[in-house]
Amino acid sequence: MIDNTDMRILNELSMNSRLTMKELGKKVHLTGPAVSTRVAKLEEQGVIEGYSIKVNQVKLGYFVHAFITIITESTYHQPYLSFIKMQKQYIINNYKISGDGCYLLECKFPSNEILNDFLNDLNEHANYKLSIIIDI
Amino acid sequence: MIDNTDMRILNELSMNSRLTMKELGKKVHLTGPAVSTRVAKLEEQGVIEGYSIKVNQVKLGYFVHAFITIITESTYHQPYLSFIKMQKQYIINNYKISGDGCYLLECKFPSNEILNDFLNDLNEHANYKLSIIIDI
DNA sequence: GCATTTGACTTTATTAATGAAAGGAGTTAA
DNA sequence: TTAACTCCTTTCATTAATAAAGTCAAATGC
Repeated sequence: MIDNTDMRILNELSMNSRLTMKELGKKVHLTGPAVSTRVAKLEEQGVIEGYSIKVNQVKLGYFVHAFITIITESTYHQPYLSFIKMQKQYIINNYKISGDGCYLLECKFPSNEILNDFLNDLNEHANYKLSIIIDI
Repeated sequence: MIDNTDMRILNELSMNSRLTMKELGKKVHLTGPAVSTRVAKLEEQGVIEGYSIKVNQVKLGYFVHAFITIITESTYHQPYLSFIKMQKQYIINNYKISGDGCYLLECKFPSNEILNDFLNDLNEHANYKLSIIIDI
């Protein structure tokens, strides 16, 4: 179903999703229309879920990038889930996990002060373990 | 420097980075050329770091998505770093962290068997704690 | 206070890409 | 052998991108 050419298309689009079909075609040795129908198929199949940009969060004023392992005291997760719904601006991802904790929360903050405020509020709904990202 | 219109542009492109400049312009109430120069500036400033796609890893045969907290025994991280360089196909991100562990490794695997093999090999270079993602 | 500069935009015109349609080559199956 | 199918290329009409020129308003300087 998905052949090598498709994999190369996915690779190229991962690196630059704004390539024209002509440029993309050149990279995988196909014409524009040929690669265009392949991309359309990958979209229909749901292999390509969407097109996005990588934003430099530091340049937007988010200097702290953190992962927070969430340990809810009770089996009732709703208060925590409601809380993070209200804190959307700081949340990148909230993964439900098995292992150490219930959730793994990826977030960004403008400063340690705001992170601190966030943690204080979070602590009313769950316990946590904090990991701050130093480098990628 | 970055005004409200720029934020809206970033938002729109985050949701769909393949919008034409004309379409994008319509969404933020500008003409194509106007929005095009704004996007070019955001690129020059490094706010937009790149254009990418969201790939459905399950449809590519990667059924297991995991975060692995890495605890290296020694201060000498090189063996671990060399190891993951060889395992690129499974690695999504390797974050250097402060907190619980030295690194937080985000990865994907076709099956638990392959994850198991990976962990066995990993164990020669570092200790770990495994968190498997159940849901986003 | 007025002229000038600057920056951000629109309009226009040229160039380039997209997308639809037709046609060809290779493969499979009756 | 022929028919049907898939995947591709070529061609062409439509649409978008891009460069250049012009407009306007706000800021700057004399």
